[in-house]
Amino acid sequence: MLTDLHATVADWYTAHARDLPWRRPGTTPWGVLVSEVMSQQTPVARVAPAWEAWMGRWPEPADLAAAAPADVLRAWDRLGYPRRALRLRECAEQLVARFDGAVPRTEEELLSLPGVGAYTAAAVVSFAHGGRALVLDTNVRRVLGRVVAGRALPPPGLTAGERVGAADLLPADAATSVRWNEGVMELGALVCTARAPRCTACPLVERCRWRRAGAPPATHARRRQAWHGTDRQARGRVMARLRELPDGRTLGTEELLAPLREGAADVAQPDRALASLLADGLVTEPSPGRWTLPG
DNA sequence: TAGACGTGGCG
DNA sequence: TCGCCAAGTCT
Repeated sequence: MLTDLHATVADWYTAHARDLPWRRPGTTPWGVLVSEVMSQQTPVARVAPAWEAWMGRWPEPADLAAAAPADVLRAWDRLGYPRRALRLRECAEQLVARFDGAVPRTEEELLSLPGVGAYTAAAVVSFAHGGRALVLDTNVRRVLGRVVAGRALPPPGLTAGERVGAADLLPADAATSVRWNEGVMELGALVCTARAPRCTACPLVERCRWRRAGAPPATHARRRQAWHGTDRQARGRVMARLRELPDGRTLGTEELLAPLREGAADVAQPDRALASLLADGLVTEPSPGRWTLPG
């Protein structure tokens, strides 16, 4: 029965949930939103200390909205995808301007905020407000894909079939749905992992269709993410240099790009990286040929 | 919708 | 060692 499945996962979560800082009593909806944005494509272990420092410095949306982008980018440090930091700050500005400094409760309103997509909107409704929402992240997709569909790994793109299947499993009661969302996500993060699933520790082994079929390997090839020698790597090196720069100081173009010249995929790559960072608002050129983080 | 977008740790 | 992968979003 579905009720039995929900209870099994909820009980497992109660016994095994990690003590993540944003799960502690007293965490505000803003704190939950910050944790969700930081956790987009970044391992939770690296997010936890950054989140504590961040919330200590900018405890309310209004605090972050008033911060200088340079400070925000330095505080983001090496969480990766620094555009998220800028979007989070813009999000804080909109919370102040449009929602009286509060985090909205509906998915539609949340989706209208920068840096908030389908997953994050659902997660905030569920984990920050206790509402009923379909949380479908990579963990949930993998767990349901294995248990229900018998697939080793979910397809590259979220399919309509997955959405319908997950929606059928979502408890009707709000409080129960929150426990289900938390539980399935945590199960995917700790037990039903992508590489070496710990099936012997899984509360769902008996009813896992993938496991019962002998845990067959993935069929489709995973899309490999290019990295070495890419523009993305070059952008990361530029940002790393600028983060180290003392406040108010600038770097000349050659001084900034020299470390990238050697080993660049092509001669234009360093300049291309810098230009794209400028276009993204991640760097500024306060005077011709001088560079720094956006004030 | 496929591709761009950081960073580091683990198997 | 090195490819895979991590609570996605945006265009």
